Amino acid sequence: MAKEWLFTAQPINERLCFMPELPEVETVCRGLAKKLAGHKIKSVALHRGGLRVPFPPALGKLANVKVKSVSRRAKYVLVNLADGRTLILHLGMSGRILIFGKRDIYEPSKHDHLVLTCDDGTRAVMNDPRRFGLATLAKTEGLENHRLFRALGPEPLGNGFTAAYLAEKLAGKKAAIKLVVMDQRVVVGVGNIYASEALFAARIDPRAAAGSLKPAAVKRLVAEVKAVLKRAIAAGGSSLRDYVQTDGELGYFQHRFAVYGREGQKCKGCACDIEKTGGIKRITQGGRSTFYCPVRQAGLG
DNA sequence: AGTGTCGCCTGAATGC
DNA sequence: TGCATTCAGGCGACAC
Repeated sequence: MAKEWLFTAQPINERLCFMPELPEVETVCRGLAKKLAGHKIKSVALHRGGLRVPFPPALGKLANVKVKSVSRRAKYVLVNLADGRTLILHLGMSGRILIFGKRDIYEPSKHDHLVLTCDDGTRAVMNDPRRFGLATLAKTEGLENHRLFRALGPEPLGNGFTAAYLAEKLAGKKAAIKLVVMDQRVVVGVGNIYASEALFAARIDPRAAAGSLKPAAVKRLVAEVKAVLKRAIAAGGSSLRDYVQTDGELGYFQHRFAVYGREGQKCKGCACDIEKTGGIKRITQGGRSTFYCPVRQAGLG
């Protein structure tokens, strides 16, 4: 059994990197579930004092606890333990998880911060160069009221994320729709990449004031957020299998991006003349790159 | 309250 | 060659 990345950030082009958003976290959760669910944690080794927040002392003392299940809330991985606690992981921008089988030799590499060892010898290693990630422990009961979760909006793929809900959240808002759709209090899991992709698919100008969107546009946006995330989850699952086979570079999902990281190029399905239009535009919103097609996404709302 | 900006952090790329 | 600068961004803190 070869060692296996559940997810690793990788370059999209010379400037941009593929960051973990909801689909990538979902892929990590499914991979972790396969490796950990039903197994007992033998030990957790911590290689530093913490990431974005300090590691709680109890985290390093985790031992002889069975993993009941692995689930996801927003971009958080939840490792639910049989003793009523949950190990909460967040990958931040550069976080990744590497699995070592019982026959693999684990040699710590730079930025390995947390190493979880199971009783069957499997190891799950959390590696995060920029250390914007997080690992902590909390009681499973009432987790939804934990400070990390209590302000979060609905899951985008759940029944709570509807056009009626989003329309209500957008009403009266002057902020650009791109920023609002990335606001985790409005809807969770949508980061910089999928915000651009969903707005492109819904043909909405990312600069449009959120409150200016017509009902039809809000409806399209909800549908496309769901569709873009679902496609990415499906692609993550398949490339994970490919990767396990080859142990080479992950092909992953970036070649499927319609606009993200593709400044100056033609957007997917675009018939316009990029000599005239300049192709996909890159602008900065809230300090982050937004990519959009000025033709297809023209007209506010 | 809503909105905008900054800082955390490293690695890769670029500039002198 | 090498050192400094710039850029990427999830999220919390902070200012207005």
